[in-house]
Amino acid sequence: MKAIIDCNSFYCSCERLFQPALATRPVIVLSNNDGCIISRSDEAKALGVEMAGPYFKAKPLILKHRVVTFSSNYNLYGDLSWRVMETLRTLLPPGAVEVYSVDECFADLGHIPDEQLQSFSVYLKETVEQWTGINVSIGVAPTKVLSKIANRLAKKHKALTNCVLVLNTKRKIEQALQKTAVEDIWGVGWQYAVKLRLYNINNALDLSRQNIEWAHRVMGGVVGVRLIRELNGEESIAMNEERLTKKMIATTRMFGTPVGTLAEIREAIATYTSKAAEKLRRQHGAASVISVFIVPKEPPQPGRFRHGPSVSSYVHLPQASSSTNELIKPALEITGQIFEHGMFYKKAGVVLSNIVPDTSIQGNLFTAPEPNKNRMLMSTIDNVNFSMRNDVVKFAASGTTCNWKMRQELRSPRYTTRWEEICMVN
DNA sequence: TCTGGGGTCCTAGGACCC
DNA sequence: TCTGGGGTCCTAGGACCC
Repeated sequence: MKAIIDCNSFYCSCERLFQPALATRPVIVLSNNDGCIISRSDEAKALGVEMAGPYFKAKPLILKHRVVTFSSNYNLYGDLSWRVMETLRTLLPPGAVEVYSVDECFADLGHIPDEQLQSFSVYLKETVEQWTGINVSIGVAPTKVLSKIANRLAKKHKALTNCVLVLNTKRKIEQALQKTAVEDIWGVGWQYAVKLRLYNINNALDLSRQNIEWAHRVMGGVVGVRLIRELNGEESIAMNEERLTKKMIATTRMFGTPVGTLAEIREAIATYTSKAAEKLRRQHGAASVISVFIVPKEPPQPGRFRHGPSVSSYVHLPQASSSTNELIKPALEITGQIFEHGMFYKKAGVVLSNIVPDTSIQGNLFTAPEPNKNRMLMSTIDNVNFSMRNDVVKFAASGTTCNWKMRQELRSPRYTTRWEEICMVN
């Protein structure tokens, strides 16, 4: 059996942990640039504040009900996420936990006898809550897709389930499938949902009864086939090894206000390249492809919001690298090529890909002195920036004015990762 | 005025090979 | 000049996830 363990309103829970007075107040957390709403407490949901909705649109409602609002504080969430995952790793056999996102993980419960699944899940939940202060919901079922369905229902009917739901009989599974609309199935997005509704497939039970050939034809080949199998209790999405290295690393941001000069865009790109390279070195990787994109600002369109097309280009480096200075140079060259004078831009990003392990970090004795000098310089900079303050040491190309920096007006202190911001008890 | 950031996997189609 | 049937590898773009 597979479990999915998911933190309830994760970002909001993190904020409440250090401000217990907010426990019963409606709380929301905003995306970068204070653009849209990415986490809501139950109280905020009940008021009708919409997930992923733009902040400015929800603002009247937020002010009216005095919804407590935070900018996102990823240092805090990242650290608390790590605590939750470590707790689960302690309670489960080695390799049984697969971290899926910042606020959820899958767990293999193959070692737990069927009749103990419920009590063991409750034990997991209570221990995590006691050790970390973060509330979680747990769904248990034969496959990952079914456990996601269980988890969703556990959360939806809190009073009934106390946030734990085990689907271990055919009857329970069928009932759960019937209660799950197609668009609420993990793996069915907006576009497939529309399509399925056209075929008069309205809930997960309907979908589970479609045949494999049909799924292959209509639902994106093997993706659809796997989904149908999983809904029928046949494991088709395996537990994965803990992924330690990413295949691509991106740093992209909206600008605080639109930017119209090449100098400013170059500063932003240099800064994002530094950040991306830092992430790359953290996983001991080196990248041989770097791409840069910028997104022009457009007049607002009626109808559904979407970003306009981006302008991008990329280069293959002669040799994979993780040195900021080696990556900034081509990044700025690309920037110069794609930038158009007279245009204003609202967003930019840097993506590193073709990532390979950076073996030269270890094999220092026999590598050429030049790259090695860079590695040492880089790890010195990383150490200084990590132990003191972000960006104490940075490359000149990153600039010092930073008019393009994102808005983040309501961020809480980084209680658990900065000494200067540690929680004070009076 | 103001709508996030960071990922993964899959497919189709082109280029190239024998 | 005409002409087959595979196969691999790569890339761009789509769809989805949280």
